[in-house]
Amino acid sequence: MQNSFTEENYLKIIHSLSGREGTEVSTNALAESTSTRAASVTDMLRKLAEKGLIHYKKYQGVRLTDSGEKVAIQVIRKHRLWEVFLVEKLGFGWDEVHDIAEELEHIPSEILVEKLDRFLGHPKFDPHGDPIPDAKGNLTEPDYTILTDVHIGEKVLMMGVLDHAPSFLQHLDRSGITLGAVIEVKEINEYDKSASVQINGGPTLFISLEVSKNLLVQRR
Amino acid sequence: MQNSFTEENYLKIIHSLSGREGTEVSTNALAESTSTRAASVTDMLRKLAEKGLIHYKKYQGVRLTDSGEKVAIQVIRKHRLWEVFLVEKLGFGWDEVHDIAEELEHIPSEILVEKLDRFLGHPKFDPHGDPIPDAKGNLTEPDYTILTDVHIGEKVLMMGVLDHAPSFLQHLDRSGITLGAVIEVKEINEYDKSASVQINGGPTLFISLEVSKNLLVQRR
DNA sequence: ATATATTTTTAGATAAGTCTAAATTTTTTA
DNA sequence: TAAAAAATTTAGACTTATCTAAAAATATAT
Ligand SMILES: [Mn+2]
Ligand SMILES: [Mn+2]
Ligand SMILES: [Mn+2]
Ligand SMILES: [Mn+2]
Repeated sequence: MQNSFTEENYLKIIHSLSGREGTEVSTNALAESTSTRAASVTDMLRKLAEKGLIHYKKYQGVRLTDSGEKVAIQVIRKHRLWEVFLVEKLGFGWDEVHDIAEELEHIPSEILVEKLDRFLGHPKFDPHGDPIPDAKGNLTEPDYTILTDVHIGEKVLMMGVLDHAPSFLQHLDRSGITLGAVIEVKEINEYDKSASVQINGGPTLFISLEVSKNLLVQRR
Repeated sequence: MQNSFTEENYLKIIHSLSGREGTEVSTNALAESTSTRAASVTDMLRKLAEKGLIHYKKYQGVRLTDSGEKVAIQVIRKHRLWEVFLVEKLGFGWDEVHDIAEELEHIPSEILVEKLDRFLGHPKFDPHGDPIPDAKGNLTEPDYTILTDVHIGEKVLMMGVLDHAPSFLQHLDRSGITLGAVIEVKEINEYDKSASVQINGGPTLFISLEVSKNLLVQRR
């Protein structure tokens, strides 16, 4: 039996909310993320448990089963590959592709994904710096640092974002902060944790804590 | 308001069944084509009429309105562009792409279609020789000849197929009959209308009436 | 022209995914 | 540890797209 769009979206969200350690996800958290009501989530959880995709005990929160994890990762793989296609081949901006990929990720067909992957040259990361699971379902999250943890004087590489909202990505575009940019922290203001950073050895700019909190970087 | 997958499929099928002259389509014909029951079709027709997408009077069959025609043609445009993508860029065979395109055609986003069209170089025909409507919704059906109407001695160009079934397309592959091939009719058997044809000035082969009936060609 | 056959529509159900309101369970606080 | 608050589940309802069975309309045949 096939999984519906809705079921796939739930699995993907459970995967994302339960994080690296696979901790329990609450009904309310899912209601929030899926923009539905808690009662609707409960109904869906019963169904997913029925299908063996999640571990679910009433009032105890949920975790993915191995089978559910597999489905979630395949959906994530498709989402990220399509995003690469949209940006690299069709010329979309990284701020424009999320919603379209949200639909494309549900197109069934193993062969399609594999051919797309080959066509794109087996990319390892999507346009937002997120890792793309391989065909076997191996997904290794690189351990990046959040910019707020970087000290004055350090030079780091911009590797990804935590917030994927178009408005945030457009803000980064306007600031010249793109994937691969070299960021040197020049100054951190004690009062509001805003910072002065130099981008690619060029212009220096102020960024708020809100921005720093959402930038993933790598020390070199 | 958006149209659902189901609504789009109905509109596309009505377009196809009502042909060039836009003749009325019967409930039963739609039930057949959509693999549903007549009662379900009636329900959907009421809804489509409600939305102003079809002209519908009880017991009288249906036609697309201008608005419905526009939607149908956009879906057809997307279907055929995605088929070009799958064959030209991903390396699928022409016999493998229909079902996948049947899903991709419902992905919403004007911009996506236009960028895809540009990426593909504004193709005029899909892998089966069917014309691709332009961005404004202009769809001109070229008037091809069916191979059964070609006389002995004539040399024609293979331009398209009427049957899109994978089994038929695979049969053509095995026979070396591809789009653009030159077909010379050498002999027609009176008894069963089977024919001997020479492909690209090379091998001669026998084809049944069943095959001839589904080949669209152009006189030169 | 009337009876018969075919086509189409209506009536009443079902499953998926959602909702609100009420009941229940768990957690927190005093 | 008992009361209050928060989280979760249940009950009952709605919408979409489908179904079967029965009724109504149209077409065909004697
Ligand atoms: Mn999605
Ligand atoms: Mn992404
Ligand atoms: Mn379709
Ligand atoms: Mn086609």
